[in-house]
Amino acid sequence: MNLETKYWHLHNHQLFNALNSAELKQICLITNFKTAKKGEIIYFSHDEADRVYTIKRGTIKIVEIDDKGNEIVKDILQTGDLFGQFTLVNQTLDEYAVAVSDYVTCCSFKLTDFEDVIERNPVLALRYTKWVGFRLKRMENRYANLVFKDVRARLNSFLKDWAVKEGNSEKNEIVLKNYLTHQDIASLICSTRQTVTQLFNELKEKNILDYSRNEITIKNLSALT
Amino acid sequence: MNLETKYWHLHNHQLFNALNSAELKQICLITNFKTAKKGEIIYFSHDEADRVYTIKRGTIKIVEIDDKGNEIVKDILQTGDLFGQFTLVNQTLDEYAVAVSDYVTCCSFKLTDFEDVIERNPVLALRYTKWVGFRLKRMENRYANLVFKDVRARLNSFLKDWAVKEGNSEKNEIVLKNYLTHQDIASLICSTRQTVTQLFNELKEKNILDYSRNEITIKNLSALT
DNA sequence: AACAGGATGTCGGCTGGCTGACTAAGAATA
DNA sequence: TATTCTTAGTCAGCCAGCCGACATCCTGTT
Repeated sequence: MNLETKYWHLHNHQLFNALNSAELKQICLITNFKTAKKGEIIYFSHDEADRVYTIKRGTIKIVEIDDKGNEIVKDILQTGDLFGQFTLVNQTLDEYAVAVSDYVTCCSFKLTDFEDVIERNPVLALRYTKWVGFRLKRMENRYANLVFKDVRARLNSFLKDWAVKEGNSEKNEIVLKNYLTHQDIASLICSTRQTVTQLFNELKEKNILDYSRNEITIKNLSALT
Repeated sequence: MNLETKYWHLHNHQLFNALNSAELKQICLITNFKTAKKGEIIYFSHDEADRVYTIKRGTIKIVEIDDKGNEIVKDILQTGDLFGQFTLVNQTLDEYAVAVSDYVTCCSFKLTDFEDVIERNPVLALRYTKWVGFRLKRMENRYANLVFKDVRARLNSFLKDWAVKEGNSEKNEIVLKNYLTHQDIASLICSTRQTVTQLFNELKEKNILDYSRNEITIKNLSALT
């Protein structure tokens, strides 16, 4: 892969498009690529505690494991998102990243290299800080959701967010390409597979949505209060 | 209040001690002071969506309110901590800050001024980013706690953290000056007053701790696994 | 000392949603 | 086309911990 290919990808990145050509090149030089097929593990916090990843193409899920080996899906991330040690803090939870779309391409920087680049580019620094701040806000929201809402409400708001983020409108319906199992969704909204299945069927009966293994069609978005 | 007094405070701050005298002075000029007694509200996200606060002295709690008016204590913060719009992101949750120690002194910056300072000080920028990253990690931890652990375990780990952070060892015991009600604690660990009271009494019976209205004495820290 | 308002203590009833267990239906491998 | 694996569907049983209700205890105030 030549430099131009990398260049293009970062050039259009929400964070890195602040940089001029020379600066972009500097980043490119420290970039490291990786690809994965669906289901493959891209990253293990345990092994690679010193890298920041950015997603060039595809969708991944971040899974966290606690001491007793329980797992939760912590996040679903897509093109442009960062993961790994992006907080620049050296304490690492036990987590890993799995490709959930067919093909995923990521590139990564060493933490120290990345910090150098940030330190030399105040505009990037500020943007980056805001970006981390945004992730914090998102996490705070999820926390508040978990505290204030019951499972039904959490599923509804999850579906709503998903629809807004990447739904393709067809007629009055919103179609979502579904790469998540009920198990995944359950884990994201912090519930169980059975409960999610049950609620999905309830929504189907109420004619609010339809779903198959690989597509979810939302017929009545506003009913998902 | 003269400049020297402000200067000293920031000079010893975990974040701002990176700056040289001239830079510190710049920050001081944009600083704005505020004091509050126990129970007084220091900050309302609704009114002051454009300021970052730092705690000069004392302890505060951050309370979040959802659409239905439910409240949770989101955080307890102390000297040196930041609150308000510290994520630099303009979306604001409904939250407010209340003094819980007898006297609290805070100072604040306008968001835009603060951003200017950051942009001109790459070292500060990087530190600040890490600091926000650290807050994110902390939030992620709380989330994981809520998902993986039951109320008892959450209370135990809350007490343990508290003890480690600000316990005064006396003999084999750790004494905590308690400025929180059972209600506050319940809200922090995401439970109810009654349950917290019950668990506290359980711990007392097991001789793991003792408590009164304004002091908690932990007799057996290792039992709070 | 009396009072008020908040913080604790205690208890029984109730329920959201988890658990386990088993079946059915798609997808993938061969 | 048979076999195997993963995902989805369904249901009865169960329980942590929430909820309401009320009693009691502190602490600061008058």
